[in-house]
Amino acid sequence: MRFSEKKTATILRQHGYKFTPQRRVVTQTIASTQDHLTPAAIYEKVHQEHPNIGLVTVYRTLDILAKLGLICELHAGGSCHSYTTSASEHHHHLICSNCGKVVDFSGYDLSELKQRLSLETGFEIEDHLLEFIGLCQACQKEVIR
Amino acid sequence: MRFSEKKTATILRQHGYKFTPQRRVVTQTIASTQDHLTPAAIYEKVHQEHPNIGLVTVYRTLDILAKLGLICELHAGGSCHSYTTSASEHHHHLICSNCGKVVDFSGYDLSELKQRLSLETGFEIEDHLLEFIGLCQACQKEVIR
DNA sequence: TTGTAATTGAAAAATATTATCATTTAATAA
DNA sequence: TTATTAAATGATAATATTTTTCAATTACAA
Repeated sequence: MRFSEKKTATILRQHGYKFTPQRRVVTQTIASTQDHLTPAAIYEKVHQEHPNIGLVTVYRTLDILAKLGLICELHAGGSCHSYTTSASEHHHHLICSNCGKVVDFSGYDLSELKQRLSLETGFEIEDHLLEFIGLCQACQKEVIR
Repeated sequence: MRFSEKKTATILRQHGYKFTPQRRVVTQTIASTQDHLTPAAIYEKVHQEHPNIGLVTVYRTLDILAKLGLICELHAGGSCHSYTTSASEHHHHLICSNCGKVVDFSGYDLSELKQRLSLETGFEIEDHLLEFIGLCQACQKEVIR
């Protein structure tokens, strides 16, 4: 599943949110790059084309998009508070520590581990976080080691 | 491996850092709770017993301890910038979304996935992040659902 | 087209984090 | 044990980040 404006609009409206031009632009901006972006970076990009969109709106939009699963917040590599577009239904991320490029992957099943942990600890597991960090092919050549 | 003051002192000194009373207190504070703590929470606890230890020292100490692997930074459950003691060599975390209790687990091998991802994407993988979030046994009874 | 609740932008407030610097201190070697 | 020295500390200030507030605007359902 690729990024789709119609999907974004539908999901927003389904949850009682309006599909405003600002939200469209923010979503589009995050979807149109391969790396992950911080709120400040998103604001900067957005602001270039749309100087009337404020930083506060970016923050508010990020909160909503993340809550609805339309974007993902990344953590590995020290880059907390950084967002990437949410392409497929359930997936995990592989992040380049040099250029920030994000590659999605899916098809890895953690349910066995989840079950083991439930049994061993008594926890009722709700969610998980799985990310890999490393050097993408392009950066392996560039980076001095 | 449990928390040991001697180990903390040794590792700090091995890396050219001094083992100061402040660092001892911060490390001990993080080790003496089951949950994860934010810098502010750590400062608050530390400050009660040692009013002379400042917030800046707490921040500086957390950076060093994290870098040396003596404490772990947690991310799942919206609690970025939250720390827990680092018990065993390599392990992952299971976090209670209600009370913040952290349970370590190890013995789960991601190397097969790591290899698959390397092959598929060309990435040279450096590290990963794996955390589970859920309700611990005690909180399952308490929390209204 | 209209009514209304949601959204926005701007400014201010609140939080969180980092830099600076004079003073103190841990750890090494004499 | 003492002297030496580089590292660490605490206090303050500076910076960065995020949230609140509120009047004006706007999306969208009726």
